[in-house]
Amino acid sequence: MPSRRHAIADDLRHQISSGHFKPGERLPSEAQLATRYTVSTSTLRSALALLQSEGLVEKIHGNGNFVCRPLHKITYTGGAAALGPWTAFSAHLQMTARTTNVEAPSHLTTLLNVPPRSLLTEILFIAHEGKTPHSLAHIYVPHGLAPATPHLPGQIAVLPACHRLLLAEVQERVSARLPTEEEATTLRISPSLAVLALTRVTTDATGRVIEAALLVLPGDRADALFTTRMTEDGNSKK
Amino acid sequence: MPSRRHAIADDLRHQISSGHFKPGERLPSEAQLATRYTVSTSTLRSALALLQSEGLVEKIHGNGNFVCRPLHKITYTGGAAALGPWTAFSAHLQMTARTTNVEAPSHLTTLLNVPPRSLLTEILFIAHEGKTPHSLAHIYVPHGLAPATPHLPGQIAVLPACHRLLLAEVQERVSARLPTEEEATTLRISPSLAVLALTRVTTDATGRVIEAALLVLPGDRADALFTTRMTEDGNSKK
DNA sequence: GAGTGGTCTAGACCACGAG
DNA sequence: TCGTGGTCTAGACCACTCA
Repeated sequence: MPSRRHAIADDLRHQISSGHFKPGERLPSEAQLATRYTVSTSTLRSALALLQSEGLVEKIHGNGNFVCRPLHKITYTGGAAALGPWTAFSAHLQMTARTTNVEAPSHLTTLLNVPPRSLLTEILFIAHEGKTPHSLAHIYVPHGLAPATPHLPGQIAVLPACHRLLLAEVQERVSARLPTEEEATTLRISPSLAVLALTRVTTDATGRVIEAALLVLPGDRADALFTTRMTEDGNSKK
Repeated sequence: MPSRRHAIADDLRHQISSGHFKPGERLPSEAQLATRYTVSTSTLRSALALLQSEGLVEKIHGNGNFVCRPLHKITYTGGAAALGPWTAFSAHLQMTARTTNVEAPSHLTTLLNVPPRSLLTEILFIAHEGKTPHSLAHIYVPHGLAPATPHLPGQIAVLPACHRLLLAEVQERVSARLPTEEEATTLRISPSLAVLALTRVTTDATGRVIEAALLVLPGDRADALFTTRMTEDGNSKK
């Protein structure tokens, strides 16, 4: 038995892909669509939430629901491909950074493998595209390792060149969850839209953690890409 | 102004972490909790959805809401670390596979870089832990490359050894979205719980795509881990 | 101010699980 | 059968955007 919301989502999805609704166009209001499909507004909204999570529809509070322009996704680049210039995003994104010193919160002591209450430098990154924020990153480095280097566009990292030489391993863990209230307001996304939560831990040759990054990417317009290349003998690079 | 749902979620989260509700324990029914917090059941349910997406609460239809036991997450292993024995999950998961031959659907022709309507072998993987399904994978290989090798536990790949030698590149793209109706029913998850959608494309040295895998992991109890190691000269492995 | 989406309510009814 | 969560309704009220 197909649920009402998926039936409506399927119908709207088809109308979008068939060109009946064109990219950038505003959809009829939720009240009108609810009447057309003879459902309540809540049900219709849950159908739109499906399309939003697929990146097909963008919801703008007070204005309307819009068909997304394709290829509008931002991609976080992880793995080896990101290690050359340390570019995590495409360079056209504007980045703002704010640096503070904090005592290690409890959930970070195990991640960074540092004693409780030790000093960390926290850098808060916010990536903008135009006026709208597109991603959020908290980066933590042991106090004293923090550089004064300027941040390049698209770059989500704070390691100076002298430390990159000691890099031994980068671990990136990706999960999906709903945003916290704070994340939803700063990213200006709906609280019911899942985000990609990415935790990146960088370790040097001695096994010491030299950087931890917690990234939050809106699920409707962001994904993460990891590329692995092989050596000629067929073995993976270790 | 904090929303009701987040306030309730914060309170329940605190009661869980403080041990007032213990792992494995059943929470009071949604009706009882709604009365206790003097909210409607819908609002209370949206608060529980937050905790579910964080992996703190497991919802079981017709039975109750339960505090999750910690470290119960399954991890998809990507990147170089997965390439040795091609193990994507820990080996205690049981895997079932079903093989069919299909014409390439339109959304796969660009991914696999094959002409439309060309023949593909499709393998449907379902990973179980005990009786409950935990992940879903569609794997596509050009017709003729499909092996008859048995599938190892935890393994999500169908490449025979002779083809692994030709591996040149693996690209893994991760995004978060709501599940389709079919995915929700086969994974037995709530349709409002976001999933991790993972697309993995394997290319050989000649640039030909030899395998495409579409994985769906429930967002509450799965994440993906990518590990990158460096060479001694400080350069990334390419 | 008019119209939009966002939150929340107080129910009804259905689907599922366990005894 | 009973109690549970899942879906859906028909509203009310608030917050936001734009003319």
